[in-house]
Amino acid sequence: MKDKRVHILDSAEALFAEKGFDGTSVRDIAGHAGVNLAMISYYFGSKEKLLVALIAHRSSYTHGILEELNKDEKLSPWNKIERLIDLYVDKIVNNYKFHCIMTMHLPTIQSDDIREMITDIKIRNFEQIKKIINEGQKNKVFRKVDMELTVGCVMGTLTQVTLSKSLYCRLMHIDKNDEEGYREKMIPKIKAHLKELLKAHLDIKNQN
Amino acid sequence: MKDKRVHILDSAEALFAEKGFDGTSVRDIAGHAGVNLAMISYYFGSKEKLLVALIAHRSSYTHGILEELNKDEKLSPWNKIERLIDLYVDKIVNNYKFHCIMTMHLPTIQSDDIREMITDIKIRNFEQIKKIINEGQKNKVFRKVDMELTVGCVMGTLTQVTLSKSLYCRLMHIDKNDEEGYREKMIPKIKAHLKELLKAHLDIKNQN
DNA sequence: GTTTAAATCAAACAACCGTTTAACTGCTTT
DNA sequence: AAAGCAGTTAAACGGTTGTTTGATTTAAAC
Repeated sequence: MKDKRVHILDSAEALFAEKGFDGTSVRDIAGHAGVNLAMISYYFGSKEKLLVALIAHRSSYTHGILEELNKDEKLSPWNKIERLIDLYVDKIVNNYKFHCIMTMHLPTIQSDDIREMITDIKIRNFEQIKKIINEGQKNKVFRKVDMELTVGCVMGTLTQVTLSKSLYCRLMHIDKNDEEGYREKMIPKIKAHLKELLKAHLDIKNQN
Repeated sequence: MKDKRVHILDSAEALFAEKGFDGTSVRDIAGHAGVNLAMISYYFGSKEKLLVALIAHRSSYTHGILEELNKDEKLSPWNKIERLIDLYVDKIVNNYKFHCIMTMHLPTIQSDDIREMITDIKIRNFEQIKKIINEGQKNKVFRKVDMELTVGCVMGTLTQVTLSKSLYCRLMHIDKNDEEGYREKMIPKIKAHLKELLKAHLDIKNQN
């Protein structure tokens, strides 16, 4: 069975997101995935390499989406911002467990390799968004803003909702255990909010 | 010596922020604080109770600041927003290690007591900010916005910068090991950005 | 100077950690 | 039928974990 690897990765993702990397034992993962303890070393080599495999596995999905968006010459900067938010919110809310791991572990993780890997992924995404805003500024439709913090604000809002899922479910009266309902209600809310926010923030007409 | 307790708390804070709760051993903390291993159990009872003591210790500082701000009747909603951002950014950037622990551990921590404690603190802060925005809306100077996500955006931006300190230092060309320089450059940047952002986002004249 | 209690310490505790071992399965290839 | 091999297993490995013990020091109270 080839999908036993995937099964282990899914279990690891759920447990890392819930209890953290150090808070999750290999025995936890094996038990959750219903495989023998030794299989994890057998398939992945070590717990740390399992995390690397998980990051590679999940990152490969979205790789290239942003690049495509940026190459589309027909879209105006405003359209690109809208598309960008749609893509990003979908991606992160649908994979919030993975996003949780990624943001929790950049400061925590000891391995230089993994930290660099995560940083590289974040910077790559960052550069793509920067391009869109730069284009809008060149076309005189976006005003001058603090680039790093504008991106940080979008990312941060998503991270905030993701990392404190149960808190935001409580605040917004969503059942946190109803995955389907969470996505249905949360995704359009966040999309609408971020679009409004950036529309007001970036519009050259709102120059202070 | 009474301040040996404080010394342990400081060491625990630094190590928890850097390596996470589960990634830090009691021996690490004892070594860093220069005290005997057994002193931690002696003073705090257990590692988990040490974390609770740390949260209580640091939370007591800022408790009440928001309440005072809200009671000040002379300030307009816009002034309150500005004051709020000043207070918040100072508080969080100056205590970024603690903020790091607080955000990292809400999803991770297993103990129901601690999770409830953190959630309560967050919700209390949340309610205070909500009050300010509500007042501005009643006075017809703020437009209607998604309350939860507007607050989440402010918190999230700060969390983003805090949790990915080294990434944002790299992006903004700040030496991440120079604490003084980090604060001097980062604090005004974040304050200015958040004020601009909220000004555009909340202003009733920018109704879409 | 004796008493009493708090503070400190090295050592030991059992439990758990990530990883490895070596035996054993089922299945394909010769 | 024998050989080979990936998949699977229970058991064991050495090391680390959080916590406790019991002896020893310190310092204040009488």
